[in-house]
Amino acid sequence: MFALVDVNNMYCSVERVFNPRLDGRPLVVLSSNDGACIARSNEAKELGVQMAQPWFQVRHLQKSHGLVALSANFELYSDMSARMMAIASRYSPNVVPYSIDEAFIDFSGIPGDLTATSRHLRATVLQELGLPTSVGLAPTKTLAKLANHIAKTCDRKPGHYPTEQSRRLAQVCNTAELSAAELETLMAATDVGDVWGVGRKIAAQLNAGGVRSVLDLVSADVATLRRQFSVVFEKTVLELRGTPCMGVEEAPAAKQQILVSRSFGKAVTHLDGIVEAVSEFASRASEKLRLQGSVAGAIQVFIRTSPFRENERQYSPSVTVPVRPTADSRKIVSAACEAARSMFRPGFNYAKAGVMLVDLQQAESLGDQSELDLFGSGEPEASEGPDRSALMQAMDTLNRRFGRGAVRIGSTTAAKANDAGATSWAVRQDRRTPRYTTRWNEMPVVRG
DNA sequence: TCTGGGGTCCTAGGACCC
DNA sequence: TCTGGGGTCCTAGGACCC
Repeated sequence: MFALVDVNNMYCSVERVFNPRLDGRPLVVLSSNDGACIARSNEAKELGVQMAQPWFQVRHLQKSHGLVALSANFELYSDMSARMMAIASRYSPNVVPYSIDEAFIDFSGIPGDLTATSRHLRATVLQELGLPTSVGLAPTKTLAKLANHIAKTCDRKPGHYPTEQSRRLAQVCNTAELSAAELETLMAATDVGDVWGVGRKIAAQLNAGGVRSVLDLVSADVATLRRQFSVVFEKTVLELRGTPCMGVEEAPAAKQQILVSRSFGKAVTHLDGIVEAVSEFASRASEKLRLQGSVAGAIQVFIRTSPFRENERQYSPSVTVPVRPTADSRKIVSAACEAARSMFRPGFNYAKAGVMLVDLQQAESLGDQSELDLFGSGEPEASEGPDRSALMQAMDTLNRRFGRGAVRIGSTTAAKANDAGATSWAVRQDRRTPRYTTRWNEMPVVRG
């Protein structure tokens, strides 16, 4: 038996914990550069604000409807997420975080009434963190996701499903407690597009074939669906029918690729700005790489203009540079900058860049080869300076203690922040709230 | 003026080999 | 004038998730 627990409107709910005056008001949280809405309170959804909708399209609602917008405060959200996962772990030894705001809980072997347990979990998260959650329980992950969707919908739109069920299933929905007929009623009233694994493209094709509700989908022929779509989608349908196709997946696997990319606050036209940004992204990516104990075998760099500026010339090259497996910021940064220089062409308004580390392997599986550069004796850095991994460790420790960017590779931006315009590409975040739980000097203060 | 930043997995097709 | 078939590996691209 799986439970899927997730925080309702996570980013908005977190902001409200620290500023209760936001309760009841339409609220959105914006992506970097305050570009698009990535979280919406129920009130904002009522106003018609869509997921990922550009902020400039809805900003007029500030005046007319009191819409409030905040810049994303990921440091705060991550910390609150970790606290939520810790609480969930009190209820089962096997909790697998799925995203920042949700986790699968494996309840196999856990005795007692699991619906009651889930309500208790929900109450605990609400009391200790102030965050509202929903829980879906079912024998497969896809059904647990569906149950979670139903629990949330029953809570938010009481008229959507039959009244009696709406009351009973709001906040916590356990498919094991539903009769077959009841489950069919709910599936018939749920859009096929709300299923986990059905995106816009597949939903459109299903609709065109007359498959509109979840009930339509589970009644369709699996072999045909597999042929029309893929084995991935076949699993989705089987799971909806109650056949488990997705395992528990303990220990979250190390990432297979690490990407750091960002849209620029302002268009960048000069090579200097591009190199600074790429250097910064490569540096961040290297930190993430070391955090999971991996080394990278190749570095992929891309730069691109804005596809939204249709009347401007477009250019979006990408270059992959193979390297001897390494986690050294200096090597990764210099390879990434080299790639950026080779791609750069003047005359374009660049809007975004990114650095992806691929061909990742666990460092220990390579022995000392990567750290010592056994085959790189010809390179000057192989035989000089302090031990590389010790240096990187020291850098990571200082950055953790004193805040990101305290110690940097020479070529990254802040090192030359004095140059006029050096940070023209930096993100804009005009509306970010304090990082209440992770920075001493931003801690909330209570005055008597 | 202003359009997110991460990730996963699968498939198709080309290169290459025998 | 003639031009196989099957296997593997790699990459790019497309679907999905939050």
